Amino acid sequence: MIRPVKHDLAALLNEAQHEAAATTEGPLLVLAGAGSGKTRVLVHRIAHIVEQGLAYPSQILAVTFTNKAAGEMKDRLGRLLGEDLRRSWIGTFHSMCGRILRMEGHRLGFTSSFSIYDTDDSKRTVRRVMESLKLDTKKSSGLSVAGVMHEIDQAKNKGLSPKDLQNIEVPFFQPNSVAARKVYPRYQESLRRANAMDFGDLLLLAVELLRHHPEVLARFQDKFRYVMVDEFQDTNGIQYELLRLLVKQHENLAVVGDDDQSIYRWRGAEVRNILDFQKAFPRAKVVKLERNYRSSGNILAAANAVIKRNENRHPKTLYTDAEEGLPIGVAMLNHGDEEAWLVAETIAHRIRAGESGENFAILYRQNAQSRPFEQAFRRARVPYTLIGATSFFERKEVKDLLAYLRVIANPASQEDFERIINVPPRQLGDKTVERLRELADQAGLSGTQVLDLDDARLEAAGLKGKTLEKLKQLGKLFRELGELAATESATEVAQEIVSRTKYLAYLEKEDPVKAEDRIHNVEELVSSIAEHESLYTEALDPETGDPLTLAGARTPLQAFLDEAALISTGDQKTKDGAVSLLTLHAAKGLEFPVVFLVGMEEHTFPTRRAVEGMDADMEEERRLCYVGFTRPMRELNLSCVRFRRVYGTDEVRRPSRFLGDIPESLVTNFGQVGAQPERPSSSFRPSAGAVQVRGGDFVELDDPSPFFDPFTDADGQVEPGPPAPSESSTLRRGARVSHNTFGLGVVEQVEGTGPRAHLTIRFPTVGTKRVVARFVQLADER
DNA sequence: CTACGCCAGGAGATG
DNA sequence: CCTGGCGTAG
Repeated sequence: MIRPVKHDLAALLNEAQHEAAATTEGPLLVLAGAGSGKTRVLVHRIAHIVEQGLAYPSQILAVTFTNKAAGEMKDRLGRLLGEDLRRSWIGTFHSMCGRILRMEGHRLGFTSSFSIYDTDDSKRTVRRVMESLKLDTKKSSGLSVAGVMHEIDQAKNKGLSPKDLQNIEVPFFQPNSVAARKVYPRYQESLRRANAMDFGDLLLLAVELLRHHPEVLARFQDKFRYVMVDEFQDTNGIQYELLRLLVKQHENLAVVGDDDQSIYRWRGAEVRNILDFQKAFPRAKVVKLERNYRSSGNILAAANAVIKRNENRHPKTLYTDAEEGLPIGVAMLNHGDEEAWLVAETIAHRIRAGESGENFAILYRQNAQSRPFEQAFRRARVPYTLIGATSFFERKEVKDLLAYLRVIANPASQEDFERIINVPPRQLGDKTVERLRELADQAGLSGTQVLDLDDARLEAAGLKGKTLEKLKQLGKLFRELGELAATESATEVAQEIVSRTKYLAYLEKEDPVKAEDRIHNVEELVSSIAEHESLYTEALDPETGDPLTLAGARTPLQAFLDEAALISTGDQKTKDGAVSLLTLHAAKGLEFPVVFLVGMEEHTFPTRRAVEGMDADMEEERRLCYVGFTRPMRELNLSCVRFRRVYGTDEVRRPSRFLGDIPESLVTNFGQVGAQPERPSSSFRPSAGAVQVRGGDFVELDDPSPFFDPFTDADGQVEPGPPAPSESSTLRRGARVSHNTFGLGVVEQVEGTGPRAHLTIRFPTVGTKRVVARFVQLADER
């Protein structure tokens, strides 16, 4: 095999990085501060191992936090080594476990086409179990489906089986914990019968497999000569257990992480895994990477100032040789809408001045905080992408179609069957579903499989007449689609589903306003299946015909479904030229030239639950703040408001304690709304300091800005755009109107009156939209 | 069986 | 403010 000349580790890495990359044997703990080049170390370490002839790429297991990170690592390594790494074991915990279970899950009674249930599917299964146990899922019993699901999930994160949970003391005053003990075993039975696993099972069952099948364990132990883990601070109990099993013999385990960036305790991550690593592996070598290559000096100083107030941490201080750079920008506004407006206008201005939108990121504590920013960006005509939130694969129309595909791939899946039995509507209601479910329970089958039973058994279960006929039709549909899937491509199957069910017509009928978007999404799904399929076929091993891709899937459809199930917010691409909007959690591992960290208020960030000492932990909030502060390269801007709308009503807010931790000398005002003086010409960093940080507290503005009026510009001028229509009565069906974003259109429907009325308008360019009247004006009036 | 409207509860982050 | 579950009318 031809390989490029070996690369010179020492020349490419700093001293500490080099040490980490060159230490190949035995346990290794790399404490890597934010921006200290840990990905670089991992890539070069693997390349080094391969080049030294210590192992083939296929003998190295590298676990990353997201699929995207895995993909990047494969790309960089592939270039370095000149090899195709699609078959390598670089991936997330979940994809790795999925792959092992696709290969060996038959030993646990699953077929290789088991389904992966998402949170929705899992919750529905829990709901049904709770109903069958006569547990009250509503009312104020303190019991909830989500709560019980969470308890089960946490048990799985700790590696506890249903039996283990029985033997554990559970607080009697926690109804969800008590219920979980009863629900967990039944829930597992349901999943097993559906040939399905939830996210937690992927890990739990992989461990069970390795524990109970020594020959399988030995094979993987032997195969993976070197194991490394990124973001180790966020691993949970079961993940750690899996690693320990795999490396038991050679102990070639290298973990990279930063205890200061541990932000997933709430989903079972154990910081102790990294804090006690040296206890578990006494001969572990420890390397600290403390030199930061990402951020300017001032930003780093602020980040250090915030994190050093935490007690439970490995003491360390990041340093940089970079310049001090810009001071930290701080702004205090009256209202959340005003904050959004200021940020949007600032960015709009800077884009006009030549900066690229993708240099900017808006970071917030909760997804719900994105709304005002979305509106403000639309108004300011700034392109943006929402990262996280409802992803493509969580949309109703996409999930419907996926459910059809999953039923075909795995007819045992009850949840997928119940999702689509009446979508599009085929006069099969709750009663029918219930009867089918009973029958399925008796026969130990799923709903789909029950459809193939002879008529007598169906009729005995009370399914007769027209209903029976419909069911037979549905059974026939599934059968035929299944046959099609055996010979034709996944793309054709998907297209056949859409046409046989008249799905597009159903979307049109169900919600004409949303139909256009939804149809577009369906088309996008089909074409993404097609794209995936061609990649998959391309990636077949030319000699054996074995799949080179994800999860050891045997068919392109399976490979696609796996990828769809295991996609994460971190995998979403940032759009060219668009500002990114994302939560602090989603921002982990990313960097941006300019960051706006918004909502810096007590009860927003830190979250109310931490301030009031409920189930959240202030040290973790602080680490989250540290993660946010260490994202920007050049510029960090913080903002807070006096009033924030929560559930539709305005609440008073005070500045976040984290603002007070920043040394005053590092801070400047980055903008205000009340006396917005000049639409700034070059740089939007007016120094007219109305906001100051003093001794950890805030000085109020001398001249508080007027309460934000969305139609008044900074200097009091009325926006040229959209004054509310003077007479709502003139806004009626057929009226020609103009909308800020969508242009000219014709009103098709009016709901309500006044500026807050909702109008359904058909625009020639973008189709039919439902908008609020105040963003619209009569076209003839101008 | 379906469509629709009311009301309660929610929003903490995720694979 | 939004969403989703539930009850009722047709």
